[in-house]
Amino acid sequence: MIECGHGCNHCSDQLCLHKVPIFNALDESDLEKIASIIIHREYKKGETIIMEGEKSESVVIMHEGSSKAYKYTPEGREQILYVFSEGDFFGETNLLRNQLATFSVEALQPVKTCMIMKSQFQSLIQQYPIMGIKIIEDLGDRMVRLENALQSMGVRNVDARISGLLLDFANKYGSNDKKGTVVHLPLSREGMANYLGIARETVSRKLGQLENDGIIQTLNNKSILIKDDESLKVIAGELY
Amino acid sequence: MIECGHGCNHCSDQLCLHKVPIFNALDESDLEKIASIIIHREYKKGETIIMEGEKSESVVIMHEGSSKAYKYTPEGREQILYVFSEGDFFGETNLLRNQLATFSVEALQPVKTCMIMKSQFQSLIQQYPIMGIKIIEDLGDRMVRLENALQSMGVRNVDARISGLLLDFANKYGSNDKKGTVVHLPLSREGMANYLGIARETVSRKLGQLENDGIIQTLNNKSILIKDDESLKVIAGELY
DNA sequence: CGGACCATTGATAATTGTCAAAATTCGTGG
DNA sequence: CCACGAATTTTGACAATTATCAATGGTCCG
Repeated sequence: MIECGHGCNHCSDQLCLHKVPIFNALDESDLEKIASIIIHREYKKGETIIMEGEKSESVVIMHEGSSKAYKYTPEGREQILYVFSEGDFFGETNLLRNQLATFSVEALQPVKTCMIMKSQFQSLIQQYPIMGIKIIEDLGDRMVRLENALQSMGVRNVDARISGLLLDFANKYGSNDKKGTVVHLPLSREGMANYLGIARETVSRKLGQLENDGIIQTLNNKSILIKDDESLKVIAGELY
Repeated sequence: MIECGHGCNHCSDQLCLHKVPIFNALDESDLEKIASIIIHREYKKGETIIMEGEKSESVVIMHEGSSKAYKYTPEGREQILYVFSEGDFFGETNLLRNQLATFSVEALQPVKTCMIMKSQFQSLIQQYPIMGIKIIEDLGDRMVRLENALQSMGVRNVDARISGLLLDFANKYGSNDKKGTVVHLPLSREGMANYLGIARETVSRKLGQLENDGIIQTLNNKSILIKDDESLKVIAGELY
């Protein structure tokens, strides 16, 4: 068991809570209370954590691993909305009304989650109004990201979007190296395509182009090396 | 002055508050307190209500008229994120941190707004935790709409997106008629194009096509008649 | 009535999607 | 550790769609 550094007897719970920014405002004794109402779950790669249309009665916190949130069209086309990783959470929308999940979430790797029932989450907020504000903050951040994503889809060309995605992944899943940044991609080519709203063949071609231009190098299907960060930012429209 | 039906002396304020669902949970005496901290503003068509990048220190409630929220790329391409109308509000994201506005808002018609300073909004939430939950609900709804919009951009073809937009507008701004639904468009062709992330010429062409097919009829630049609701829904992918 | 603004139409070019086939990678079990 | 089969990715050829540019036509308002 991993040492949590608090000498408590709820280490695994505490670890989970400490990873989530919305609980930062609370002190240890409050956290211990919350820890006791947490339910732990594990999922294998490819397993479904929640399913669009199902009743969603809990808030789920990512404790380990990463997952994708997506929707299907009736014709079977998948649109990925988010890639969640450690510390992210979902299910907090529609906290009062027990509505149906608006997207599905699937484990991209082995995943551990912590769950809190919505009913209990609500009383937490009544008890600690500051947590309500924290959640509003967090939702606000998510909205801003979503708004940016929408703008991206609307006005940026495909090259810019792919480059931007690589840079995002580099921030979240990259490690520096003397040759550049090694990025472990959480999504397959098809996943990236479904995230960007383009065909998977187009992803292949565009990545191939970036490789020809010496900007990136594919190490294997799951990782690439960013050799020329600057150029990538220029293509992404983040630098001039 | 319009009669508000409460025999109070803050009618115009009360009207404003009564239009906003998040205040539904409060009783009259609470509402009166809130009414006293509201600031009223009016804008002409084309005026900017908030500007992306400016400090955003208040929550703005639409009281009359409609407005568009949009972002510009450095190259000057506009992406419209929302069309706000009566009862909608914005600026509630980033309630704690006084961050910069992430989008601009411009009046599409003469607009009246009610503003509450963020600092005061925060203490409202501390005082009425239920309001925090209401806002979380509202943000959740907005997120769902945004997620749907993102999916739309990603996987639906242009015909489906235009048809879907017309149906949305019909819901919000349409009135039934024996010949069909007359829709008063809040956006120009260019506006619709910037909302859907396509060229304005494409909007013209697609609307022309719908007219040729007898599904709609353009009455003038600002209003259309939906003659065949069913077909429109089929094209939008909402019906089979 | 005139002028500014907005919308439509046409021709063409650029981009991306689609389908099919080949190549590569990955995981498993021997 | 290697080899095999399945899954994924890449590549090529072609078709479809939409953007762009330019010119024309229409509408609204003073």
